[in-house]
Amino acid sequence: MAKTLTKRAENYSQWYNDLVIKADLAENSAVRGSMVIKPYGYSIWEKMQAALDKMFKDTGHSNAYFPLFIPKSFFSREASHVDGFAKECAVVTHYRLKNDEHGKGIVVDPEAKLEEELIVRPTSETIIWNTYKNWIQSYRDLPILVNQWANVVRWEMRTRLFLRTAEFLWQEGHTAHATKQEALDETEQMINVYADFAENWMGVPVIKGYKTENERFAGALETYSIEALMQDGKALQSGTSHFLGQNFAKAFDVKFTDKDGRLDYVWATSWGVSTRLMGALIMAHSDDNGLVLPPKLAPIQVVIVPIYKGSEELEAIAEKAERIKKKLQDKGISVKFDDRDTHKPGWKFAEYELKGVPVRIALGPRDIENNTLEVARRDTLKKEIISQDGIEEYVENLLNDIQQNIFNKALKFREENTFQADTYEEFKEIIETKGGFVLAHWDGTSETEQKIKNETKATIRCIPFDTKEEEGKCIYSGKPSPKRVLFAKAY
RNA sequence: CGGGGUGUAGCGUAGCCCGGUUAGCGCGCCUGCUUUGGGAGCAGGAGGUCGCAGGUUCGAAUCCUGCCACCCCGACCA
Repeated sequence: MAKTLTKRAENYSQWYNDLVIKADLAENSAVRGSMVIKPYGYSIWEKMQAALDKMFKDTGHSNAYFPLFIPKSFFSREASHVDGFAKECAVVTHYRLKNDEHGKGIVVDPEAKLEEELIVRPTSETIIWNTYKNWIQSYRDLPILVNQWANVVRWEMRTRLFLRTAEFLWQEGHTAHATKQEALDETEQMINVYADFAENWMGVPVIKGYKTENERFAGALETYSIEALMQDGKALQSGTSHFLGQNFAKAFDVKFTDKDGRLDYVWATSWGVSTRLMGALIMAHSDDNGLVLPPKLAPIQVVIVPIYKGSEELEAIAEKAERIKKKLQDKGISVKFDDRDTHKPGWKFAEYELKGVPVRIALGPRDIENNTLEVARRDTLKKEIISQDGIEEYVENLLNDIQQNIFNKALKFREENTFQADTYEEFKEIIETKGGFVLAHWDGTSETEQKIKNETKATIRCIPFDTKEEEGKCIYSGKPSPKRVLFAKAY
């Protein structure tokens, strides 16, 4: 492990790769850019899944599952959708292997060529809308509010651990509605769910807004996103919710009869978040000692480390530790008592800091004598000696405090790294030297957006929902602009 | 697909230019003793197709040819 862990996000993979989450990049080129998430890392994902899943159910959605393979022909139905994904699809062409006649191992059996190639889903709109066609005839069949937890594959030319892996885990919601307004409301509701999750569970403040035409999802009329700022000053798109209009309904011929007996196409939305959120979590909060996890998503919220010489000392400490563990568990807190004798206390302290465990309790002979405990919090690294009496209330409050503090810290960072630029010179200066979010006027054209991107690498992350109307001039073209938009360099 | 770079033990690397002991070192691993309130110390030990295949040579990790893989930069992108 590198002795010096830097805050630069590019370096994060070097340590979580080895020590925390272990995303083993396979050596074989065929699975290049895939990831192996070790159990500890996966349990963070499971915590995220559980919280999100409940939020989806609370807003009336149900889970379902659709096939991994999509017939190639489905893809050509929606023109802009195929444009968006065609270049990054894995394709299945054969269904059988055989022993090579010349004894050179296993080869693809040329006899077993598929009549129609199958695409490994990069997203499921096409296969789901092909299915919805059979589910929808009347307004009584609507709305359909379905979510799917699945893996998808996008054959990116360049991958980056957690942020852009070739295969990733995600959820994708696909809803069908009788009216445009209802679909728009759903799109907005789900971006709000994502923002709520990011801020209140992950402790990551986000900005909600509209995507520009350039940055919109392939096939969407409107894309809303939540944008988070990482500690290195780059933005990360952390979740998206799309209003698909009637595009997919038309492409897959999904019509329904409304209350007045008229035939119309169904209105659609789709929305998703992925294991990219784990990248966001890591990059937003980690420090030089490793991960910093918000208590609500920490697989282990409290770890108890015994300090002892000899087995009889351990026995007394273990008994006390187990009692404290029980008390904390009764409060619904997840606790690990690490009584391994294969590692020393100092080693364990460092390990749990690396893993981001929010609270550590050290228990040694001194504490047995004085009825005390040493409690250390991960977010500030501060230690305190406190009484064993009332430990459960103390820890419960501490966990809430840490959850809040992590969010506040990230919010403060974002505020200190959000700037306004009124001239292009000023804009370039900020983007090049400081990074962060830059609010600036823009003339609303794709040409200008593209030119700014080419010249500075900064893109319009979103047009925030809540910025105030403000007459101004585009920093690039000087043309009039009604409000500021959010620029940043992004992952 | 273009431009650069790198492949030596589980991980990280030295050696390569200028060919010549048994391929060296750190971390990790194993054994023993001493340690245990912030990643322990000492002693001993195990672990190598030097990316692959050819070639040059008395002799190749080192030179030559071909291939393969990976990394970085660009285009692309959640």
